[in-house]
Amino acid sequence: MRGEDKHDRIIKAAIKVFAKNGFYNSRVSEIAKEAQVADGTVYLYFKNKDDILIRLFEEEMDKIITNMKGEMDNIPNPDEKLRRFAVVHLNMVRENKSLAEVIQVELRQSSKFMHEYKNRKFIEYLNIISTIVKEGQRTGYFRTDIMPGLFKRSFFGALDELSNMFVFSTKRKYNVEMAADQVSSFFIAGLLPDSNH
Amino acid sequence: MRGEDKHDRIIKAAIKVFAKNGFYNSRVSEIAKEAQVADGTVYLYFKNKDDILIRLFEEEMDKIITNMKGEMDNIPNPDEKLRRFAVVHLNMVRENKSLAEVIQVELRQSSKFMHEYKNRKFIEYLNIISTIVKEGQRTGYFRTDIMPGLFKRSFFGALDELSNMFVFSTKRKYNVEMAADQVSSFFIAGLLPDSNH
Amino acid sequence: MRGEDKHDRIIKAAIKVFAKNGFYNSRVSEIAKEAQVADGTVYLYFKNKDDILIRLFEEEMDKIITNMKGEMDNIPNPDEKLRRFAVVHLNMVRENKSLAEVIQVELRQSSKFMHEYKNRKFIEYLNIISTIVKEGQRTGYFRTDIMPGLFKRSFFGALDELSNMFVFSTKRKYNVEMAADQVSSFFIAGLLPDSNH
Amino acid sequence: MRGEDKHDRIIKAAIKVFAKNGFYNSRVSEIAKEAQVADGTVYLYFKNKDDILIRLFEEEMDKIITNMKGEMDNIPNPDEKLRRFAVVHLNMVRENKSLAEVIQVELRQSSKFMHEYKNRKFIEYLNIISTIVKEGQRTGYFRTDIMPGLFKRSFFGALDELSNMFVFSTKRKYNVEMAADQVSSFFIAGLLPDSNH
DNA sequence: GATGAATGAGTCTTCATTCAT
DNA sequence: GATGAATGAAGACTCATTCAT
Repeated sequence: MRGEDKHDRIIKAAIKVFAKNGFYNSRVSEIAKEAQVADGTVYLYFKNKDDILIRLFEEEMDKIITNMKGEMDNIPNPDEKLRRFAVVHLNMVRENKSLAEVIQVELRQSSKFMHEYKNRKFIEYLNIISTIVKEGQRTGYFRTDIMPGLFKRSFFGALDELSNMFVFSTKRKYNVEMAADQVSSFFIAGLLPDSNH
Repeated sequence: MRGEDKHDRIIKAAIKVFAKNGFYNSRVSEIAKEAQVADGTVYLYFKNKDDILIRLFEEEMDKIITNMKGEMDNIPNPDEKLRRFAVVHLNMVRENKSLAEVIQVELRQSSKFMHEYKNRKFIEYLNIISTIVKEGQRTGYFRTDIMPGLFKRSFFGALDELSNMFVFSTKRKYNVEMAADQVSSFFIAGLLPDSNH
Repeated sequence: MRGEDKHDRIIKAAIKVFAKNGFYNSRVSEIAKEAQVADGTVYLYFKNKDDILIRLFEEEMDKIITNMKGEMDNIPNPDEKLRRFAVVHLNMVRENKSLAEVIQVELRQSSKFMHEYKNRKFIEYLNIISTIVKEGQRTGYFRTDIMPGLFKRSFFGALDELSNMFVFSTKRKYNVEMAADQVSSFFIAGLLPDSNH
Repeated sequence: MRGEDKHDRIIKAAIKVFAKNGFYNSRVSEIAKEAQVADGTVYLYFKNKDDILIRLFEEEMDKIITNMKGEMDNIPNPDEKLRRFAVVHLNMVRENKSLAEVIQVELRQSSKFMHEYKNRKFIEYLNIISTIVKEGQRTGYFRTDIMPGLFKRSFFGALDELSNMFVFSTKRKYNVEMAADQVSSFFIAGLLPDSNH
């Protein structure tokens, strides 16, 4: 830990502290303490408290997007890709609860200064979904009357709300694999051409 | 406006102010000004700033739940109920953008005092969905291998994420009716017994 | 209680409330509640919060002074008068703890606005003591090199500090009669011409 | 002044400000200004406004007690010790009017937080007196029917009330030496075995 | 680069006082 | 006279940020 880059130490500390207290109830001094640096040192690496949240989000989202795109690469069928997306997304949330909590909760809240930042990376992540749908539509695999822009939101929203369950609820009623399977089933059924609806 | 109950004036003002600035960037004095009462008057009706948010949420959710339950009463088919739920939910968001923003954004913050409050009313709202699903399963209308607890989260999550689009995005790419129709189609397809998945 | 004069009800309530919380930690509304009148009613009888304390002091001191002077009237010897003063003072404190606490504690504290008010009545009370001393000196009973102005302060101070013991300490180590006897003995010994010092 | 420890600067400033306005009419910001530090700096050294008063009292009383004990050390006779106690006490008051006023006036207020603090140090100071009396009684110098616990209160009370005169009254009718001499004479006369009473 | 003591702007909340009824 | 809802001025305290070392 000590030898690590101070920038990374602070980001890691911020994830922990923000997840525990929320952005507005977190103190820069607590992050500094958690990162084992002086209060002033935080300001050598970050412009201000907001900047910690923004850069935290951007850097972590980059990793997440890169990882998710890599996962998609080796899967041929678009329906399998969607199933895989769901599994990977929910597992990621389960394995990085603090980060997930910060991204889900804090970033929604800090609407004012977040709007622009949130969108760029967030939409890039969402577009992984719409790209799969468009690909499926192009190859005749999926119905073409489904609007990819609505689909990506709905699909992500469903996963995101399930994430909440995994992040906040203490009881473990559903396992991740099963949840991912059910939710992608709903959506794939809606995408396939011969489903009756 | 003047003749209105001060309690209601303050709640209305808080919705407006919280939606504009977020809870933590809102000043009690600004709420008071917007409600045309003195700062101290706020504290005759609410215990403190947190209490404004809590009571705002509880009271508005009560209205929303009552309204939604009323809407469901006259619809016989469970699939029609789900479609209607989607339409009513998205219309409500569109027509009460500020309230929607406060509920969506501020109430995600995980501060201690919110958790319990959020849950009670929020889960009551979610359970309107699972009740529909269970009813459909009981009457043989819906597949019985779908877990209502997962379904309600997924369905709500999809609607909630679409709401974000309507609340935050300025451009109006999709209309509410169409969005409600598409998203409920996905889920209904997943619920019907003879869909291939 | 109800039929009583509201002025008196408020004074009585103030004694109770000030004794419990201190002047600055007492609320006018609490006094009003204790007196079973509306908040605004207090201001029909008193100019403001300070005025309650001032008038409380003046009126109660008047009673105390009248009572003490009456007690002195029938006692021929100055040394007996001093002994009696001590007994009556300490008994009064014991029987009116709340009032004693307010006069001792709060009136010392509120120096700023109290100074002038305090003095008039307080000095009148002190002068009962110096009058006794002067009388004793005039009749050759007491030494004439004792300064009555110093004596009254010392004698009162000793009684006052003993009062603290009775007001604040819960344990009852000394009884009032004995304490009054000892303290007046000290001072009378000092006053008598043939004490060796 | 500037080079001094900030803690000490704040204590000194608080003595001045509290003496001038009383505790409840003093502003933390005024203390800060007087101490030439920022408002927030006060809170680096003291928990809150109450804490300033408590620590002020404890630290100054420590000095006073140490000083008084030192004064007593070189005096052989108990009656001389009492005389010296009176002189030193009254001189201390005269030379540190502000501190004396704060200790006398503010610490009488019976607020909850004060009680325990007041007692510990205050009783230690009082016990210097009773220790002298007990010593005099043990060596046969003083009468043994005098209760040291009552004596210390009476003696201190007399001095304390005289202090008030010196602190509050502007006119200088009596000088300190004479006052100390008279008041200790009263009490010593009461203590000596062959005084007639 | 690193530190952490110092800063002071900013806000929630209280409560004495008023005044329309 | 009596009420008590409403007022709004005032202040303790916090904490993001700076800067001398």
